[in-house]
Amino acid sequence: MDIRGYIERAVRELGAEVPFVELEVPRVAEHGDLSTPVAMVLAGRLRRPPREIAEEMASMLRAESPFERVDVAGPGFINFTFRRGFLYEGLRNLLGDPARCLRRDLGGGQKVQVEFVSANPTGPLHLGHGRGAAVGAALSNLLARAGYEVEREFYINDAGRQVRLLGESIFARYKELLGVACRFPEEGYRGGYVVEIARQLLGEAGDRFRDAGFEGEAAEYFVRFGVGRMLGVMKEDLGGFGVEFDRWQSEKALYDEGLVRRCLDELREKGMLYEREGALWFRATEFGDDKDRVVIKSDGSHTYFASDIAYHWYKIQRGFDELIDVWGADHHGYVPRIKAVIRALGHPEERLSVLLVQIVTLLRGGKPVQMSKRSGEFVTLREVTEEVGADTTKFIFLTRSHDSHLEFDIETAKKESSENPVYYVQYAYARINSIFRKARQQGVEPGGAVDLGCLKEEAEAGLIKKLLFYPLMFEGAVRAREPHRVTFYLQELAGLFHPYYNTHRVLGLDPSLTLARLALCEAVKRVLEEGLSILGVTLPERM
RNA sequence: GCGCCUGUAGCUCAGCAGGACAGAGCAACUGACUUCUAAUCAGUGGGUCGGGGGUUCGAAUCCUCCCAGGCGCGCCA
Repeated sequence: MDIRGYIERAVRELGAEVPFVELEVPRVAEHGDLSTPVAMVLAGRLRRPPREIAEEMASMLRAESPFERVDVAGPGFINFTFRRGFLYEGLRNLLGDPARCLRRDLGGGQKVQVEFVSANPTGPLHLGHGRGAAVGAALSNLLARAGYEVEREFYINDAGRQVRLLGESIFARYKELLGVACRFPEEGYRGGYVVEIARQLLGEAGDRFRDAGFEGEAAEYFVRFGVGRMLGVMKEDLGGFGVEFDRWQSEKALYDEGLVRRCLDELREKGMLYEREGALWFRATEFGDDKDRVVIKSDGSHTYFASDIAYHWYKIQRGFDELIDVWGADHHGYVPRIKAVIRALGHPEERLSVLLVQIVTLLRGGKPVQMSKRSGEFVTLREVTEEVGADTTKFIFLTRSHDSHLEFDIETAKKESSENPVYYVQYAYARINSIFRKARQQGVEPGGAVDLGCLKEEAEAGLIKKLLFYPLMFEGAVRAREPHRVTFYLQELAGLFHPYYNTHRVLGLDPSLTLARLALCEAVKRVLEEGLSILGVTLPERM
């Protein structure tokens, strides 16, 4: 359906132009199936009364085939009511080629990289990482269905102080296991997993580091071993959560392969670095940041920012048209400086967008769960996945806008499991499958020459319209980079299907009616599949 | 002190590029399982959209001030 096209044509015939024809599904049935306020937008531009414009457009649009009625109402809304035949045609198209009907090429093959999670490999993933994972993965899926070529990347902070501290913590535990006295590093990681890694290391390396200090080869070994293990754990946890990446970029590799050096050289040549007080600074203030930033400290070591500059430089070199960084909102202060980098490198800052995912407050039975990474007391993503389930957890994350603070109560998420929204949607899918199983048992073969005209019920028209409006939601979600809109749509669709299921039978009716209803069920199933797969939520054949 | 995010029903949250009478789920209360799965359905009640100004034909949405909560403001990562 291209209702928007008809309206745009009418706008052009008025000799006007509008950046975007807004379409909305009216809340009230009397306002038709679809509505546009475009005449009111045009009123200002054309200096004419909105209702007059609306009337003129309506009379043009009435000639178009999809519409049963085109009415002007209120201050200048144009309300459309579809012909049944238009709905049937749309349903038929949807069944004929679901992917073509449900996906839209909005990206035109542009290359987009979505970087998300990127947690320090110094401890297990916590629930906040899970939110980033759910959002990043869903956004990637969404864009991939919108004609973007998407790469999902995890950036590994395996250089610098934090991983060194991890190695040192493992080192201390290793010595303890060998019964050798060793001071535990002041800011070391005290979680039990560190002891576990030390035990594994002992199994592999034996006691050959018994008398070593934490330096040179020993330090390197402990760090590499620890990072390797932590990465393994994180990959496992993400796998258990149902999130996969296309690529893992090591920060250390950026140094080892000389990318940091080359990038800094380039900035230096452009005059964007300067020395002061023994350190090397980036002129961030010239690109909108409020302070200049150190890239090489006076002790000669690089800041985290140095490799981050190189990382983004490298991303752009790899040919991405757009970069999306999904960050925890606690890093928001970092946005201006990384945007400054993009501009300093000679690119429009829109090339990078940073999606800030707000903090998750973890509750158990209404009480906040204290978390501290240092002490090692925190609830991990793995624990929540096991206790609550990946589908429920993802669905909760994706039922909120990414920038809204989120309270996640483990008890509630579990307790409500039987009435959890995710099951509501999945159950609709399972019920449809059940119908098809039953149909096969009865020897009813779906498909073939179906007379969709048998679908005369209001509930059926409502369902078909909802299906045909999927692209409207989809385009909005892509444009706004908001996967949670998909979640809400799916709940609404399931909310139409369940009552329909309860009041209308599918099987055992007049054969042509049964076939038509099976076709409708098939279409609902396809859309549920499409939507849930964007969210990364599984599709149960039965429940 | 400065900056960013948030404030909508008892609770958790939507509200799509400013549009028509503000929505959903949960919780509460009434009802519906010999019929394709009751993880469902039908119904009832529930709101000064934090507050004040402003822009507009029209504001939960944009601007501004104030209040409340969260998060940031390192030669840490």
